[in-house]
Amino acid sequence: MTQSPRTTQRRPGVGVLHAAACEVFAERGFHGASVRDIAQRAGVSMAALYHYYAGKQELLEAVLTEATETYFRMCDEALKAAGSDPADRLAALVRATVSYLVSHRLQSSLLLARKGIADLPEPDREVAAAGTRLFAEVVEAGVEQGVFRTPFPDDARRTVVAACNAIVEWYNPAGPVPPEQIVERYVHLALTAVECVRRAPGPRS
Amino acid sequence: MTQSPRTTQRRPGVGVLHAAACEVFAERGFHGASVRDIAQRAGVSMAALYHYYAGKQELLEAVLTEATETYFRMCDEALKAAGSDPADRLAALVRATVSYLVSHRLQSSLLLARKGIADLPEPDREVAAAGTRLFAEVVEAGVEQGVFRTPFPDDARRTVVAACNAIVEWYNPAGPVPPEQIVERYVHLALTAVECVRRAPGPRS
Amino acid sequence: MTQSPRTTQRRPGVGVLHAAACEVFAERGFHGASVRDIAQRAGVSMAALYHYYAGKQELLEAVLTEATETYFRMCDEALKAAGSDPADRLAALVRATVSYLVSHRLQSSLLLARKGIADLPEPDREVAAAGTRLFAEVVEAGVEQGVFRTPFPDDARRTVVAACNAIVEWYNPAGPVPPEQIVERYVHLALTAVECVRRAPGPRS
Amino acid sequence: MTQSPRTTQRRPGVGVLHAAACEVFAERGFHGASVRDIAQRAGVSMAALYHYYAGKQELLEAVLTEATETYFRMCDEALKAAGSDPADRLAALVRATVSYLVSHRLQSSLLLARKGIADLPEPDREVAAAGTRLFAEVVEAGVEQGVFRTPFPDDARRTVVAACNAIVEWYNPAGPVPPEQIVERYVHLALTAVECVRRAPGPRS
DNA sequence: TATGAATGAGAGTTCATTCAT
DNA sequence: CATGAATGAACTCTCATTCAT
Repeated sequence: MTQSPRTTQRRPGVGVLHAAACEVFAERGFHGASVRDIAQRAGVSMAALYHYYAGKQELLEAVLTEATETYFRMCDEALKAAGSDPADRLAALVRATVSYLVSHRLQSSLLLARKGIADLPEPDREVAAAGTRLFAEVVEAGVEQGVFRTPFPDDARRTVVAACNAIVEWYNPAGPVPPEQIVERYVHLALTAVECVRRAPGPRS
Repeated sequence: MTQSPRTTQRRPGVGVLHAAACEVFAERGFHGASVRDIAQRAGVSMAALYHYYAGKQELLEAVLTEATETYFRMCDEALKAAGSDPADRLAALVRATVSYLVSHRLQSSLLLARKGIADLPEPDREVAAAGTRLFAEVVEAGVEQGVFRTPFPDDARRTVVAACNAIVEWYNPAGPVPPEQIVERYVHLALTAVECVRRAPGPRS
Repeated sequence: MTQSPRTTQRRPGVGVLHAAACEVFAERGFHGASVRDIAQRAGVSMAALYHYYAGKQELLEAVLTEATETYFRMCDEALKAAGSDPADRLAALVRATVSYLVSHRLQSSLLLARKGIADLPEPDREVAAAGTRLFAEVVEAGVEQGVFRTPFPDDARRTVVAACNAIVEWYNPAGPVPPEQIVERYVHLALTAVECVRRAPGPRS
Repeated sequence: MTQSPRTTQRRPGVGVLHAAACEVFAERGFHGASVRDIAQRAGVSMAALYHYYAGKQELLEAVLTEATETYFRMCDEALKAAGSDPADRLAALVRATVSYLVSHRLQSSLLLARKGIADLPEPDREVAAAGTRLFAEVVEAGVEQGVFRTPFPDDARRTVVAACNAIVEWYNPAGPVPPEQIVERYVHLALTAVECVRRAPGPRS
């Protein structure tokens, strides 16, 4: 559904499998998901699955990698579009994160459940670290420039990230609040959390 | 390790099993944990395990129930000790939550990973709802009394809870920051998030 | 059927499994034999098999180890009973070998097919070397004492061993020649092969 | 590598496949060898393999047939070149057999492991019988003419054949003994085994 | 021709669970 | 009470094979 076009081209079945794996892993977790389930959901035989992926683990890694890349691409683009003002940059990151969460809910669950779901050896830590750094740099810049006044930059950053991530647990696309509004709310909350001096702009004001 | 004394009385094996289950479930997740692992870790035979618990599911439920009860007891006591001021009450809840997290790390992981880990049908929702309500009542009271100025009480509440919960992912008891300091930081962050008018008392300032 | 009594005591099922494994491995080879077949032949479930043996490989190793031990025990006893005369000693080894072959036909096939049947790592080479040494010492002693006149002691030894081993390919217990006669025939052939100076005693003369 | 030219003509892939099958079957046995392995080793796709051979079984049969034909051709030629003297004829057979073994080691392993490797129903027995008859006729002729004095012609013949066949298990082309010397040694051993009256001509003495 | 995709059957192994002792 | 033995179902994964292109 959302895998990068590169991986889909010329390999019919791989797209379906990727999407199915995403769903089933998100629903039942790595150990709870059976390869049978995934193949069935994709509408192919198990042997076909093994034609494309070396195993369950690789399937998970593929899904995770794709999700990670997409998320970081969104963050990078958002940061590029933002200016140099820390508040703007933090807002950009929050917007990217929340947008990703509401538009890629399965991948988000997966990404956030990564820890402990399987043994994703090295790259996992790097990725988590990269995600941390993205926010950390912005927050630190804001603190240095005196525009973020929080006495606890690290914990404020963790709060912002945790708040965004938690959205995946309650967000309902059929719910009353449209995504854009959620985005702006969390921008507000983020700027509040870091104690931004220019009062967090009320949503869309 | 931390099971309620009631369940330990008269049943020598049950305490060990409870603790072992807690560890293994936390380490590997419900589906990733095998009953063999748990029995082995507890140092008893699998048949002995089945003597005390009807099955894997029940073992999980026991651990979760105990964890839930302990947590809510701590919250209740904290609220009882707090006065009627919403800021105090919110601070009390945050203190209880953070205290629980740092002192019951395995149970916390379990509690927070509940979702999707297994099919805990009814009581789970009630419990989550109860946790939500605990914070929600306090936040709503604060907003009604004008002491919390956040324009988004629900999301502010979610932010506070998410921030506390996230502690379990990074907290290291061997780390430099003592638990009491963490508690006070998160009290500050919580009051900031709800935009408490009486500025959040800076820690020890 | 022929596993050492030690391994059978107190572990019902292990004996049946050992025998079944022996049969099936001998009939179909390691890769051709399925664990299902072995369990079925033993009349137990596959899970029961895995209760006693860690896997297919271990099952094979158990059978092979037992067979090896039995064979070497027979050789040792035969050598002990024989005097110091090289011809007697060679005859003793041949008797032991042929006796083993006709009385443990399945194990013999297994032992002789060892090579390449699976990846029996270290001990296999030692065992083969031990078997070689057993015969080699006797033949070399005979040559040194001038009682074996073969100009090619190594190849003569190989001939003797190969001739004995080949019995397993044609021996039919229901056939006309009784085992004792076969034994004496191969003693004769062995002494002939090493060119024993005291003409090989005609069978039982 | 050594397939008959007939099968190679016009079919570029078949030679490579034949050789690859030979190698892989020899290395891992019939059941242990996978069609994938063979195709890969041959550097062709599996579908290409199935274009030339109906299946795994047929692949094995082709390899075995070719090996058998080559061996029997060598035996026939050797016998034709030999005179009518049983000792000469036996020597010729041994020379042919040993020559084949050292120059076609993979095929030899395959041929000698035939038994139990797969279900080669009819032709297999005929072939084994033919091999037996080849030696048996020569030995019987020698016994009838009084030039072979062994009291056990059948077992002596089996000894000779077994001794030759065993060479494949220890022969190392990089070893110190050149093939021609091995050949002569085994001629000596064979004539010794059948108790040839004209003493086996010591090698080059 | 020659290939990648696809498959059903079966491989070895582990699972949660039960039961006779 | 507690254990070792045993099981059926399910697991991940590989197999030999076919077929549309």
